[in-house]
Amino acid sequence: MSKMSDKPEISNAEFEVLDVLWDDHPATSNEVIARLNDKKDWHEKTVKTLLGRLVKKEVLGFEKQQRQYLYYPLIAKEDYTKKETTSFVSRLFKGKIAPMVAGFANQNSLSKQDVDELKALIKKWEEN
Amino acid sequence: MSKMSDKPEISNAEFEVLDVLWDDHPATSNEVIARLNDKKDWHEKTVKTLLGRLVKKEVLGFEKQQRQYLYYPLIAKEDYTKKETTSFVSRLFKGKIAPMVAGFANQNSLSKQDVDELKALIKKWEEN
DNA sequence: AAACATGGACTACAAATGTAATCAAAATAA
DNA sequence: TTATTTTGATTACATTTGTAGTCCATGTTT
Repeated sequence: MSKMSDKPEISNAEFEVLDVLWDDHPATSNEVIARLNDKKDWHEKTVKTLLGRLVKKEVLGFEKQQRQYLYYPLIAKEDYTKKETTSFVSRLFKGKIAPMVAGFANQNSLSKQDVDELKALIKKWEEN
Repeated sequence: MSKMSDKPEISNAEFEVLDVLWDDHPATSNEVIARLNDKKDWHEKTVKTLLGRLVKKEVLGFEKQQRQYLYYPLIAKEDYTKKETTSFVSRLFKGKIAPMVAGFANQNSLSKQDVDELKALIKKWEEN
């Protein structure tokens, strides 16, 4: 009974690195470091460690470009976010989406556009 | 410049313990252990460690009942979930709620009741 | 060619986390 | 009252995570 690719645990710091690669890939470590520089104040070595860990976890792949590596995600952001969302809603809201939306709207204010987008979603679901 | 109660980091295991106390409190460690037994396969000592860590983090309080402690949450589940939701949506969906709902619905199927609840929410927002 | 710079691999190390075991004081049982 | 049990406090220990530093081979500069 093999464990059917159990979800790789991606830490918070690792996520930041993965996220810039989702934005645009492939990219060398230096490109990743440069793009992270805007948001995070991490040492170059730190980012390289995180890239290495993500490769080991099989979250990133790479191909050699002469001496450098070109990194790219092995999992789609869509897939990742869907699974994370499902487990988040399950843990905190017993799997019910409406209470989570209610809580969010209570904490943050929704723009008219947000509301319109939700209405559009509902409409789509209803017309099967 | 005090740090205005920086969000206590609650680990996954700790969350499970906290969650049974949100369900019903106050409770002795043994009650917590018993109720957790349904879902988790944790050693009694493990649960006690987690209770202790939550107390140290000021997430739980307790009052002595003779020799035992009666534990209770110091933070409301509502508050916790709202903050977690906000940071979750912010990290994974750039703060936009609709894409998260869309992804969730794509992964799970919504019941008519879920949809109705969402519609009710929207209606409430619209009528100011 | 010699010296230097650069990039990934490997090593480091403290704090957090998961998961208990041991200790000591108090309550209970024999 | 003495032995035993129970409960929280303290200690343990491997793994993960955050955050780099060091090594070594290769590429680049004089």
